[in-house]
Amino acid sequence: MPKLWNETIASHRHTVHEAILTATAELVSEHGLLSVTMSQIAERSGIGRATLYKYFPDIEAILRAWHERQIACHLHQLGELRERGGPPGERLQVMLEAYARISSGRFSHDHAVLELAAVLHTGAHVVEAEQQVHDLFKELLTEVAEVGGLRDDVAPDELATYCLHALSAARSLHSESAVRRLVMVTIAGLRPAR
Amino acid sequence: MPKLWNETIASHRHTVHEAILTATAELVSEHGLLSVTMSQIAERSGIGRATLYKYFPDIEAILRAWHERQIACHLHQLGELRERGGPPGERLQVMLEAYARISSGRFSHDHAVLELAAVLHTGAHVVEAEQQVHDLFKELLTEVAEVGGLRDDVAPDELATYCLHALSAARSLHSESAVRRLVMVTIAGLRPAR
DNA sequence: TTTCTAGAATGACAGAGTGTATCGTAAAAT
DNA sequence: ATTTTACGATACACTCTGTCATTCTAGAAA
Repeated sequence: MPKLWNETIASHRHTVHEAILTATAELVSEHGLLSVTMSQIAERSGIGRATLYKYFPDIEAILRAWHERQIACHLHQLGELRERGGPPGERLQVMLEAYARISSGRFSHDHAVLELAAVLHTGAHVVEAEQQVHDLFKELLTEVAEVGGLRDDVAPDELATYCLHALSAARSLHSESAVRRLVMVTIAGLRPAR
Repeated sequence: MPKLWNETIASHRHTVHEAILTATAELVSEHGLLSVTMSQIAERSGIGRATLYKYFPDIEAILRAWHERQIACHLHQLGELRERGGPPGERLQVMLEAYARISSGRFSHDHAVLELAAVLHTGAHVVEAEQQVHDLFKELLTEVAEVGGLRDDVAPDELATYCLHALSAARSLHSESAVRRLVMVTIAGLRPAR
């Protein structure tokens, strides 16, 4: 029996859609990636197995959708910070700290599965999603460069790549202060050459 | 019929073992991670399916073994560089460039699956393997710190984590010169505060 | 209100993969 | 020569998969 039934069909489908993504994320973090099955996902989502196939063709598609939801969420968080004014140098620091915090993720599978998704033979589609985050950083770094706060011997594009990867180290750090030090070190790499 | 038969049993088992790992890596890079099956691996390895189970209990175990082989290979490469003398500062640069080159991996799945393995619900075992690489860097950084070539407001331990992640950005870069610039930027983050 | 219909949910089915157990054979070790 | 070991093959019960035809319901039309 379908437990979840909202007013309209559209909202119902949306609810089920979300439930599937959440259930999948839970199962992956509980039992690992390779042992997750469509059957388990259907059961945990509270729908019939056959119904699941009306929403997603296979597990890879589900993980892709989940990954996109995560990226969208991160972009939203980072985008809000971008609204706030202030000198580019300060905004850079705020942004880097925010991203580091996101990377360190409440439950560690956040970022892990995120990087993982890039391997799932997905190719272009996933890369495109992460490209948006990359571009956000690239634009901010360009602004910083314009006020002379950035080294000029490396393009903002490459520096953005450097930032994203360096900050992903936050996942391996276990204290709030360590993350702050990581951001400090990362920024030191961006400063103009002496 | 068993195609591969060497002199001794030990060497035979070793040959089969390697063949399994290689076949699995190929299949993963061809068809993605989730669609690889024990049946396919057995066929490509040239052994019977039941025989495969005498070597590995499941796909996850195979990927774990493959991951360990990769790490061992990387450690060997990095270890050789460590033998060579010279001032710690220079050795650091050589080491970082070597690791960046390893990360950028000839065929991209090298590093990708490497990170992926960390998510495969393997937990401690895989982390331990990567810890060795981390320790190698940590020791080298400690030496650099002793001659005053390192910032002293962040522990070598955390700086090693920073290095490994920052250099993993090499995978996203497409030119040799870009990788060199990445190493330069990464090192800039390690220098003593002005 | 009652009827109608698009589409949501489902059970059932055939095909594939899994893990294990057994057996006969051939090569290695003693 | 005899024992030990590893192999391939086969078979089994089980789970997972992908796709039917069918049933049921929400929301619109009469």
